[in-house]
Amino acid sequence: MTIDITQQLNPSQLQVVQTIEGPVLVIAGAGSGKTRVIEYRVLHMVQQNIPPHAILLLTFTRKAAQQMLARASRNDIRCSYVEGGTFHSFAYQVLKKHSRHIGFDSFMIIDESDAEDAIHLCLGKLGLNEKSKRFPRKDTLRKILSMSVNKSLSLDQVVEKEYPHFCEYVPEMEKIKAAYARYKMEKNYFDYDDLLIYLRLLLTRNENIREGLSEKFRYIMVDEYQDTNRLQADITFLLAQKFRNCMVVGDDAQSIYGFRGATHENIMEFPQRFAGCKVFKLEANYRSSQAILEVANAVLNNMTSKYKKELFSAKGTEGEKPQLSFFQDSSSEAEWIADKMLQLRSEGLAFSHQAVLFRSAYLSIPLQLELSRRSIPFQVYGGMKFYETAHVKDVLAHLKIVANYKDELSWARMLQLIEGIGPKTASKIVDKINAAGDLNRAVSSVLPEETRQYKFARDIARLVVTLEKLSDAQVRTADKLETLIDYYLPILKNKFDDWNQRINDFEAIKQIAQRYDSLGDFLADFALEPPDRGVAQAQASLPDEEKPVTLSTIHSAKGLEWECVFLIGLIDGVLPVSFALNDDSSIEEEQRLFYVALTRAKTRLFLSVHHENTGMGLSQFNKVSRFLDSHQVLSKLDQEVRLDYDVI
DNA sequence: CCGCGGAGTGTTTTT
DNA sequence: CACTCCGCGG
Repeated sequence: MTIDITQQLNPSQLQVVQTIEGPVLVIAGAGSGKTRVIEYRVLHMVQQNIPPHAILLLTFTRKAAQQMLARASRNDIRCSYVEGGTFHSFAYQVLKKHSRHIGFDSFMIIDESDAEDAIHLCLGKLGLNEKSKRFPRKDTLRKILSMSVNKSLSLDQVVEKEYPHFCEYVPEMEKIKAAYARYKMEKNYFDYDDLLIYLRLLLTRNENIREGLSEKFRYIMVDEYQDTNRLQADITFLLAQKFRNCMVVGDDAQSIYGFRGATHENIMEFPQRFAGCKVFKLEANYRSSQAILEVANAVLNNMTSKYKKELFSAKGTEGEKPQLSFFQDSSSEAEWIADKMLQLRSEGLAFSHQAVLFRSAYLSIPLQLELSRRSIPFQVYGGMKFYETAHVKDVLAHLKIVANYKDELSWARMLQLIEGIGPKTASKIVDKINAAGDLNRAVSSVLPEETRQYKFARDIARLVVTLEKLSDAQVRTADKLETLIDYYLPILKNKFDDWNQRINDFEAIKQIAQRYDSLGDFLADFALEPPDRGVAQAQASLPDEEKPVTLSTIHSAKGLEWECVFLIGLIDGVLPVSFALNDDSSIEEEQRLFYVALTRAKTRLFLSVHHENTGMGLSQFNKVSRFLDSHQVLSKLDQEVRLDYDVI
């Protein structure tokens, strides 16, 4: 079955889809059908008999890749064999096969909090623990090290720019950096940054492997290119160098990951890196009504962005003017939104077509309370990932040991769950474990022998039995979890007052585990592909009318769209966030974030401000976001002052 | 050496 | 306001 793509696309979209050979840069404004273009380009390529496994689609989240490929597959099943994922997951796949060429027989991915633990450990070894009070904490240290990698800057430069108050500690940080690097190398730990670093290293050093991968992936596409960093651009270049069939898509006005080292210079420099590159611009907006686009354009005009552009609505609908409302506090804001949601639904707009967006996750809490109170189903994106909550990490630590008994961070974490074992005792036991030689000996002999004389020997015995069950290769991961959770339950109840809530997450983990045969892949994916709290899977099969409303950080809303969007907390210090206020480029990024939020809406858009901050003792009074403080923008909005707000 | 209670601190966004 | 760090009692 072939479908006529010329019927589905406008002329510029069609050009992009049909330009398969050679380097291509697509500047795709918000809502310009970028996803559609990628989807049809994949389809077109496959129908030109390019083997699907020769196509590599790199995206920002795996969800994005899956969605595009799933949609392309509806027209041609071969599209589902296209390789797709994030740079990090791609790096994992490649390194899993080839890491020995850069000196690692195997490796294990550690997440941010593991990395912080490791840094903490190095701090101890270096004797920097008793340093003065003003020494940066482990999470700050990790951020500094990571930023220097992702922005390709020296520690000196990062600290000077982002943490000037820590300038005097740069020499110590250099030592920590070296110690941390050595530690990771010793233990075969790769942090997120290492995945990219080592992939680039592999591609640079080993010509055969680079050639092999270039042969394999003759066609490369990168989505959200404005949010890639230097390393990712290098990787793209190395992979595509040979055949030069590389298309990148992005929008500099939507670059919102600068804090992670992303640089829109990648977009600007792409034509220089790939000489002869064709540049296409998609400016017709198929998503939003004209009234919404006018607000977005007004914001765009306030920016000093490099590619000037003006979105125009291809839908041709004028639509309702977006509304700006003021509330006394966040709970009256939440009440009003809940009312509005119910009203919209009674008018025929399903919950699943409505979303609330916010700058920071905590802003959604009053809303979550209100929605629960009214039994409005909702789903939360962004904020604390459930895989980085303490109880989930506790459980996973056990599995990580089974996958790799040398994982001493996990050993330490696991042992310290037992009452009476603190950092010292744990580290003593871990030393013995390290010498054991294999998992079986470590668990069945070393562990009981080393702890025989302590009063927690009984607890250790229980742990040993559990670990022995877990290491049975015949048992499926999902069943192992069953055993493990039985073991962990008493610890959970002891450790957390809210264990009742937390216990739900274990169901989610079990569900996710069902999808994996290999424990290693399960753990890697857990680190790399933030699974949503499990509900998403269950809801996928429901009809639209029964799906919940979405609450999302603006960052997590990237690439998504809804009929109706509520954007809350338009307060100076919230959006733009307070930390950004003294730096022009950060303010710009906040403004782009605002722009991204606005352009998620198709037909209805509600902006809101609450004036009073509850909590923190005395109430504080908020100022309206500076992004709204311009006639250009305000004139495009309908303003409504709520009666429950006392003007002072 | 562990664990608990109190004080103090920095506080966002995500792979 | 949540988490980390510090000092003290067991």
